[in-house]
Amino acid sequence: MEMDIREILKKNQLSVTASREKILQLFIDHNGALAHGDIEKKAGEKFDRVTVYRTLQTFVDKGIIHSIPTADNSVRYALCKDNCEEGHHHDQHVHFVCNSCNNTYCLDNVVTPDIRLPKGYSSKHIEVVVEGVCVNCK
Amino acid sequence: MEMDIREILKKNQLSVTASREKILQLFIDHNGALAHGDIEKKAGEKFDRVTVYRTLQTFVDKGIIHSIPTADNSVRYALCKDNCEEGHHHDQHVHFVCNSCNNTYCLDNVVTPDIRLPKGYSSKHIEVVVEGVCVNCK
DNA sequence: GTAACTGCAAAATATTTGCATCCTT
DNA sequence: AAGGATGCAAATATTTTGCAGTTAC
Repeated sequence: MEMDIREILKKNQLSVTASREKILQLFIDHNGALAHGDIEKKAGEKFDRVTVYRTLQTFVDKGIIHSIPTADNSVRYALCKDNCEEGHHHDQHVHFVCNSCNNTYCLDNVVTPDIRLPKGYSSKHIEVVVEGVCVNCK
Repeated sequence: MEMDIREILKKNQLSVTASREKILQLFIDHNGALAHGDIEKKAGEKFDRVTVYRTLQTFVDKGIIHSIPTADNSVRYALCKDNCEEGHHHDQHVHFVCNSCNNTYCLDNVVTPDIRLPKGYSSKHIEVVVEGVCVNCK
């Protein structure tokens, strides 16, 4: 899998560094979304907090990960699968937050529905976050 | 309108104070969502920052306002119209963020769609945020 | 070798808590 | 009068910035 990670970084014109490899690995290993704090912990106290901030920002800029809106104001990030596979940004899937295990998942197979807006409004992007109980907690 | 504001506060078993009246008035006057910082500014430097935090928290607890999830990690709040009118919490409307004027609106007439989830997932609440250009900016 | 990345320190910003005082009921 | 709300100070937490040293290419 290490090959893939380097590939992803190179494809996005990023130099391959230890922190980027490890943080990206965390996202690939973890089937769900990660908050900044999760990464600091999971990485085993290895990275400077600033490096994590900057790496996440870089990944978002390049479209490797995307941020997920949450009502409680915690920012979480998840892999952009489409991007990783095809190199351009699509993010038309539903996000799911489990009230039991508190994980956030990207439901890549659930496409965001069309929304009929009032006259005069035009839509560029639709974000859907479903809250409930996930398959592992039911 | 002042009567209404006092009514809302009393209905929620909150004592009527100057800051609560003014902050609630801001929400009623402003047809959109407000962030903590907006309130500090709009109120004309009148309230202690801590009071604003506590007032917002109180209003959320009572269901007078609700927080709106945003991807950029800014917390915004808007009136819960259903609550104000009927005293119980419904929040099944779509939120709209304008990329031009940067306002956030509650589209009270646009109901959140049903989402077909994968087997094993159950839904308790659905949040939809549409991003685009609003009727005032088109 | 050069440009880019990291880590430390520190600044700037945001949020929470304790407590004495003041206001609402 | 009593309980709750406010405002100030200060403690925490979060995020950003500058810069010198290090690493990738």
